[in-house]
Amino acid sequence: MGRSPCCDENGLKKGPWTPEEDEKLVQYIQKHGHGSWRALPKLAGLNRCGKSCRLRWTNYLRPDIKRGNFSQEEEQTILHLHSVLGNKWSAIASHLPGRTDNEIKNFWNTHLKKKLIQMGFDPMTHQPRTDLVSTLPYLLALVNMTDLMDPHDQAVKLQAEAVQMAKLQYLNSLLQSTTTSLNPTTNSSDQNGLITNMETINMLNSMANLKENPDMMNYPQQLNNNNNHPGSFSHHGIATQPLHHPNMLLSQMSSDPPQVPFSSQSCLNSDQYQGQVTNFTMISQGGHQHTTPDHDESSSILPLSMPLLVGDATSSSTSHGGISSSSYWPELFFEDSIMHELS
DNA sequence: AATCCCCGCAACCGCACACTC
DNA sequence: AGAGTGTGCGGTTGCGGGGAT
Repeated sequence: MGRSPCCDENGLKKGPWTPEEDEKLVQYIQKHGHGSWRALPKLAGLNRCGKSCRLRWTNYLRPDIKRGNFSQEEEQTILHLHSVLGNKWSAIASHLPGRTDNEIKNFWNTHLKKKLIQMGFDPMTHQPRTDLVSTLPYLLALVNMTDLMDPHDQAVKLQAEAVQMAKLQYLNSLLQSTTTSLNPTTNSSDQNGLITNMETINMLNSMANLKENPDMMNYPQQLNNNNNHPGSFSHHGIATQPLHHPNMLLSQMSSDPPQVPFSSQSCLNSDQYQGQVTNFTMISQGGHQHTTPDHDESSSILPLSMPLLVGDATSSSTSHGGISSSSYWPELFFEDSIMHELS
């Protein structure tokens, strides 16, 4: 069959619209309605194809278009609808008055998708990514953070726990993926070029330090004690919750400032921070998931999902003793090569 | 001040589907 | 039934602005 594109006809203008063209289009539609889009350009005195006119009208000139930044509520709506509908932009747009599918699509591609990826979520499935590459950025962020923090701060203690778990997780993954021996004299990169054997040794050393500081292992009991989620388990008295729980995801995505207290100065002053450690999904080497009542560091079970501390979306801005909205997101610590891999 | 680079967004493109003749 | 048309949708492109160097 085959059908020539509507804009193939010679002489039809393409590209950005001028104010004069906009004016013509608006005036014509206000007077006559759009009717047949194919016929409209001639009738309106425009040297454009009908398709171009329709797009210009629906995405830009329509009087009920809402312009400007997306609100947090809109952002949450998009996230939720996308998790249900996928890339059905027009369907999503129908739930957001004044927003066009094109606008939502652009917002998704330029903001929300990146946010999800950087948080370790698969933007298509809205589930945590369990591959090593996706979890590494968080590990690096956590390691960088706790190096700067007051070790007596409650939130920092929690963070330290997450870091140690993350280190262990990363080590396990690394040891699984690399075929090189742990020889500190070689200091060679692993197959991904992301870490050296010397770094591995350093990590092991820092974990040994943790065991020499049992104070770091005393955690508050007032944390979320809901252990009903599938896949949850208690670790050292800390109730856990799957990171991909929808409410948690939305909470993490929408809150500004972020719930993770990456501002070291703010954390030093914080005595009210209440957070929760997300779950450590235990995946055996055979790929089977486990709900583990307690974490056994010596077991062959590999923790492959990413631990994170998250706060309450609504109270985080006030309960951190003045945590600023310029708190750091983890990507500040990311290696370029990792970001390239993630994108 | 000039140039480069990145990012966001408007617009384009191709495809699919419904409908008409 | 099949060709042609109109419209909508989702993916992609490329321009322009702004920040970095």
